[in-house]
This record gives sequence, structure tokens and C-alpha cells, in this order.
Amino acid sequence: MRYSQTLIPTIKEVPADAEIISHQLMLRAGLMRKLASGTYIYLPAGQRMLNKVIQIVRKEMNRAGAQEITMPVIQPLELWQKTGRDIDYGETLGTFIDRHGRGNVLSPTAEEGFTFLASNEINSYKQLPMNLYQINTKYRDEFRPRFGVLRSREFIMKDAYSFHADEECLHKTYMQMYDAYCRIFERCGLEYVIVLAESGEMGGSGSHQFTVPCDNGEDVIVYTEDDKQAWNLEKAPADALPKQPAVEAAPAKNVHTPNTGKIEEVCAFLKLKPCQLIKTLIYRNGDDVMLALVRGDHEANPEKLTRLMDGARLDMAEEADIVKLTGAAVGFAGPVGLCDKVSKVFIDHGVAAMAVGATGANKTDYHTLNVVPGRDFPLEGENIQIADIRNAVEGDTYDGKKLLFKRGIEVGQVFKLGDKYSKKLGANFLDADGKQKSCLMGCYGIGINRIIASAIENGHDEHGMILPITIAPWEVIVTPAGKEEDVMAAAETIYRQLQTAGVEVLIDDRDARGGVKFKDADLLGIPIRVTVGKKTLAEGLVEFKLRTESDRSTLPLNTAAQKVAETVKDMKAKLNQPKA
RNA sequence: CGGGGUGUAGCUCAGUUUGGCUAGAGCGCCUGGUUUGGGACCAGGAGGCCGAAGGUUCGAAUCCUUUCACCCCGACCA
Repeated sequence: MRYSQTLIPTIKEVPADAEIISHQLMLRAGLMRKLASGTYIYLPAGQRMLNKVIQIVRKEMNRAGAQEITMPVIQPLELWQKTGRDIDYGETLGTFIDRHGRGNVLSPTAEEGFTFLASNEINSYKQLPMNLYQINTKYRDEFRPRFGVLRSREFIMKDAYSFHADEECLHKTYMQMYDAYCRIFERCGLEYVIVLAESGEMGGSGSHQFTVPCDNGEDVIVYTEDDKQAWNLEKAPADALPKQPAVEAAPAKNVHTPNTGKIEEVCAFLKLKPCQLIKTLIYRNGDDVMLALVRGDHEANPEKLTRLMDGARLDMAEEADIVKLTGAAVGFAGPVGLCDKVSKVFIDHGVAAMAVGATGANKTDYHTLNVVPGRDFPLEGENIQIADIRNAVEGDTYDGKKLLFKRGIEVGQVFKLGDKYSKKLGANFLDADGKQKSCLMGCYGIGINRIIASAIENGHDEHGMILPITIAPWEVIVTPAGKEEDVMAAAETIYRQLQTAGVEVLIDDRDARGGVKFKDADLLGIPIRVTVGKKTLAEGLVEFKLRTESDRSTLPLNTAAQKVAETVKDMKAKLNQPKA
């Protein structure tokens, strides 16, 4: 490719609306431009990166036995109503009504479509297992698109769905996908961490997330100090805290605490620390009301609560319900006297371990002091359960090992879905025993754009991107530094030789000064630069420089292309032959 | 959706508080010249419905009302 004939609109200044480095560099290096909030136009260099990532994903999926198809992005709302996800997915689901008055969904994920296909085409256990995937644009009407391509309204996802006759078969494919994902991310040159995840909205029984550690990530990874286990925050377990030594506590008493509905306000007023408070959260499942008690400095984890409820949906109670239950305004609920009025009380280990604490008095503008768990409210009973119901925090342990935290970008996730979708959409088959059964399903997603953004988050310096050769827009840039005829001719020769050798090469044939070309080459993050200059050329040499190194070396003109082609091959081989 | 902020040249931003002549700078772009290995220099030039609509006023980028877009924090989220 000739620089003069392509569109790589680099910019010197940092665009005002780009906050994080990957977003800034993707704009500055001319990979993309914004069309509207959360939607981006990919320009030639960005498109080449997308294509390369897609090609890696496609090859590894095929290699793992999955079949590529294309699902329409526009899908009948009716199909989504059958699984109830027109409601469950929430307002993030993009819909429109067409001229015939039909409801349509802009697909944010495609369980329904793939299961619809399976319900029609799969009849017999002999057709199973089957693993189908697509690489397609997805749409989500995000509340708040942000971080450039990391949370956008439109993005490219590879999504695969597998169908099975039994659990063992599902597990086998699940592990094949797991291994394929490892290979994909290694080939893309990403550092990644695999964490145990909640399967959340998708329903199902098992899930791993593939996460690239990065300060700008939206996800929190929790891992043990020996690096042996990792979870996302929703799933991370925490050991019970040691029981605090009992103290001689005065009887519980109510004190007037005006306008202190929030933890910080109570603490400021009573001169207590948040860890001396008991926070009482009120949840609802249909008509059942539940309490969750966590320490004031802890956060309740709805996923953990849902798990204790065998997956039943939990909602925070409405203000009116809280007032009715506690007889007080929101912010003054407490367990004392409230435990037998609800169907279930979940008490976090941290609260059970407290010797004494303060909590809401179930009376507006009052709190109760000297509350002793077990004395002033029960720690045992039919509707009482002590459990791990909060997010782990700094200082927690699991299995005696210290828990550590870092942020990450989720680039892929694998799920076992079970029969949630196949049942609702009738994806059945006749088994060998002649009985009709629902398919068991797995689903496996990869965010293509996020791979690019996270590669940049972790691969850049003050000059620009530093890209793995497998996903860089070009492998080599040939830079003639000077307009002399022999310089241009030598650069053209190397360019042609590299092309012939199958190297993806960009020649910077622009009528520009050397400095401009060097800056753009660095910004674009092209792994190898070959510079042809007047002085070195006089000695029959050209310069060779890796983007990752600051040193330059020289190569003889006549063998330069061959050497460079070999280096390219070696660099690619290093990434393309993953350990996994 | 709640809170905060910003919309002025392709980009980054002055100017708005206190209304007043032809609306500015740097970068980028075009022309000519000098340069030519790390975002050159000189001279000349093009480029604006000051986000949009309405209002106040002799007069509005500036004041008022409405509205739209974008960004940040929060809530939400395969």
C-alpha cells in the first residue's frame, strides 16, 4: 500500500472528547472517526486491524470445529417475546417498528436466532453436537457509551452457540472453545487473565471471562496472592471475618440522628467508622420481602444473593414497601425487631462477626447504638442465614490467601447456557432412547473491537501505538527519508521485494520531510521500519528499526528485503504458535 | 434516567463576566520561495449562519426562553 494513496488522517492534537489512551490513539493514528456518540467509522488502517483480528478469530473457530454462518441483525421482536428477553434485556435492547407495524430488534446478541435455527434444523441426536458462529455487527442502546470503542452502541462481536445432547458433550465443546479462546488471544498478542464469572442474565451454570488487565478497564478482577485463582468481582468469594472479641455492651438504645439517611452522614454525626455500622438492605421477590445485612463499609452483592435464592430474581424494594415494613423513611432500617417480619434474612459473615454496632432504628431520624448481633437480633433461626453476600474488598482472604484486585477489559466470555433457550423455543431432538429432549446449549462471545482497544491500552508509548505484528495494520513500513532519485528507487525496490515475499508493507511515498514520516510511523505502531536515507545508501545500506526498540541497525541493500521478510516471519511465528 | 460541563474555522482553544466597529490565535489546508533524518522557515491566501429556534435591544457569539448534540460522574449492562 502506498501512503499517498490511502486515507490515514493522523492528528497531532489530542481530540477533546477522548479520555482514555486507546481512544485518543485510535483517533490520532487515523484508525477511526466518530459518527455519533458510541458509533465509529473505521478508516483503512483501522479496518485492516479489524480484518486481521477477525481472520485470527475465524481461523481458530474453524479449527475448533465451529461453522460460520450469518444471522440477520434485524430480528422479529416476536422471537424475543417468546424467551421473555424483550423485557429481561431491558432498555438496552434497540427496537423499531417497520412500515407494516411489525416490531423489530436490532440484535445485541443472538441466542434467539441461533436457537430458532436449531429448533427447525436439528431433529436427531445424530446431528449433535453442533457449533455455529457468526462475526457480525451488534447493537446495544447503551445508557452511556464511553471510552471510545470499549463501550459503544455498535460493535463487532463473534458469537458462537453450541447444541448438545448431554452435559458431558456440552462440557467438551465448552473446553474446546476455552482452548480456542486462549489461542486467539495469544495470537493477538494480548496479556489476558481468565476469571470465573457469573453467567448473569444469560442464565446457565458455568462461565469464564477472558480479561485483559488494564487500568482503564470497567471490570474488576479479584485474584489470590499466589495467582492461582481469579474471579470477577461479582463472583469472588471472601472468607468469613474473625469474630471480634465480645465486649461488655450497654443495652441497645435509640438516639436522635436527624437527616442521616446515608452511611457517611450517620458516621459523621455519631463519630463512628463505616465498619461499625450495620447496613440493612431490603429486597423483594414477588410478594416476599427479604433483608440483607452487611457492614457499613461493605457492598451487598446481588449476584451472591440471587444464588442463595436458587436463582430467583431479586429487586430492591420500592420506597413505599420500605416505609410500610419499617415504619420509617428510607435510610433508617435496622434488623432489631424486623427479622421476624420478613420471609428471609441474609446476614453477611462480616456482620455476624461484629461484637457491637450501630444500625437504623426503624424510626425516621433515629439510629440504634450498642446493637449486639445475637443479642439484639437473631443470628440463627428458620429464616436466618449467615453467608457471604457482599463484594470482596482489599484485605479480604479466600482459603487463607490474600485477595488482590486489578481492573480489566473483558474481551471474551464463554457460558454454559443449559436449556434456557432451547426449552422456550422448542429446540428439541429425539435421543437414542427415542425420547424427545431439549438441546443443551453453550454460548461464546468475543468483542472484536475491544481486542484492538485493549491491545493499544497495553501497547503504547509517548509516540503512539506499539502493536503486535499479528494485528498491526501493516507489518513493515518503508520510509524513504529524502527525495533523491536513488533513495526513492531503492525504497521502491525494497517495497516491491517485500510485497513479493508476501509481507504486508506500507511505503511512505508522501512528499514530506523525514520527521513527519517518522512521527506517523511511530503513531501507527507499525512493528518494523525500514528507512532508506542518502548517507547510508551511499554505503549500500538501509536502516532497520523495531517499534519496540530505540536502537537502529543497518542491513545491506541487496539482502535487506529478504532479512526483513524473515524477521516478519519469526515475529509472527512467535505469536502464532501459542502454548495453549 | 439523575448530577455536572461544553458547543465559536478541519483540529485544539481565546473572546461571553460588563452587549458595540470587519469574530481571533496556534495547528492543519492552498500558492510561491528557502529548506529536507524526528511533526521546518518566510511571504501570501482560502476557510465561520459563533449548535439550532424564538425573544429582548438601535445593536447579540455575549442577555432571556426553548431545544438539540457531545463529554464527564453516577445508576444500568453479553
